[in-house]
Amino acid sequence: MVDLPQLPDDPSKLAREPLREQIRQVLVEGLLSGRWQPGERIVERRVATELKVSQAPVREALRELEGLRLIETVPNKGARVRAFGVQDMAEIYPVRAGLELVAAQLAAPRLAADPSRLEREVEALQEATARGDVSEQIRHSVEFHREIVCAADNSVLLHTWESLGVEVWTALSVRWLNMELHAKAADHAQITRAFREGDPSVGQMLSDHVLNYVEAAMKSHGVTR
Amino acid sequence: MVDLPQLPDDPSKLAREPLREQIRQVLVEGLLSGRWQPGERIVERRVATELKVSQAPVREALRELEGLRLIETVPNKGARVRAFGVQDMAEIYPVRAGLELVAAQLAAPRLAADPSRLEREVEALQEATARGDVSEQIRHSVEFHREIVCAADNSVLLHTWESLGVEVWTALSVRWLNMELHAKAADHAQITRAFREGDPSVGQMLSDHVLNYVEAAMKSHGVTR
DNA sequence: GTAGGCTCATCTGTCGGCAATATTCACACA
DNA sequence: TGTGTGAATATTGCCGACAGATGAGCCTAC
Repeated sequence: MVDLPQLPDDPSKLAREPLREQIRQVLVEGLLSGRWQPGERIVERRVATELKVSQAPVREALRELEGLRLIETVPNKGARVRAFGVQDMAEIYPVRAGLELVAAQLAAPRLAADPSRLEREVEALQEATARGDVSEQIRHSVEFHREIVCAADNSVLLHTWESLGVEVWTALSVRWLNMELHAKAADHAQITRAFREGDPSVGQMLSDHVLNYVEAAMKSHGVTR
Repeated sequence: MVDLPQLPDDPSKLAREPLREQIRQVLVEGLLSGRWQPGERIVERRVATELKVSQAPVREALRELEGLRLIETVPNKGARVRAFGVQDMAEIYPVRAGLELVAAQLAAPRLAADPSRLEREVEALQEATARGDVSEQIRHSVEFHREIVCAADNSVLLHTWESLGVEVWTALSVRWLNMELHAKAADHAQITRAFREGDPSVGQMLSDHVLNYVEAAMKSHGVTR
């Protein structure tokens, strides 16, 4: 039994998150934690009962998850957890690489002038790696990339990049495919340096770095096709 | 007063489109036709009453439109038609260019082997241009690009590209910004030739072609910032 | 034994209503 | 005249219920 976070106890939060957001959060955590297995059906009304809410906000939350391709829905048949694997990575990462290549080009001037945010993330990632704190590694690794995309100052680019669900998929790939994030910290430092020095090949460097994630996943999991 | 397409008269269509799809279609057309002006509020219940449906499917349709960035929603305040302009084009097209660059690289072998679908679109575009049929020009112009993305055989790439709402935004840019699609047919023919001949620079060519749309929009509308 | 049809349980898609929230406007007050 | 206050209204967010679609199981005819 999963409960919604009890917000009523916290009247300080003036603008309470909409219910559907909380539900989406619960569902994502459920997927990450293996509460629902791949291929398993997610029944709207059952989730609703479980969370003591109505069907409507659950539906909306499910639609968002569909946008992230975490579930698949068939009209009149409902939603199932997607069975994802290396193949999904192989499809997602080239797209990410292409987007971040664009981002790097757009963001280069801004980041050359002020790479401090990147440096902060690199530092945090190194610390987390030293501590062996995996979830912090994921967080700062993703944040590093997000900083670059944000610095491109293109809301469509950011929106599109976000819609890939990078954080969730990274977590999934670590959990389900035993992907390792090992030596990524070094890459990040090198990329940051390239930005700082205005190296024109930084875009390609970043793109290659992203594609490397796939290689790592493929290698650690075995190429299944 | 706008009506939903009367499907009950057509029992041949076995799997009727979900209501929300029909509503989305009506809303998109309303936006394209100027039924709703930029900045104007879209009130869920008003639309619902008008289409003789309930609030629920309208909400879902609106969320999809939000994904296409055609409207903006603020929690507890509702949806407004986005006021879009050249600035939006300037943000969308670099992203599109980046995605299609990836698509071209992935699709190159397949399209070199069989460029017939591209050729068909080029032909249709030329015909439409000759006839001066603008909406057909838009359709085939967009289809040409979609064919390339499809040929990349990467569902995430296709999904991401689709989420940019290329067709709608192209139509909008023609309608609201008086963007011209003039000599695009020639570009398309050249790109097709490059694919057929396995020209390795086809990706860059396609990317430049897409970015050219922005140039055209900027020029025809005047740079507003 | 099996193909086709019927019944029934389950679940989605949709509905109309209610409570919570935002906005507007009138009005009192400084 | 400018400003805070509160009622009135408009609209979203959510709820509980129902109609129609889907799939499983059983039953019958061959």
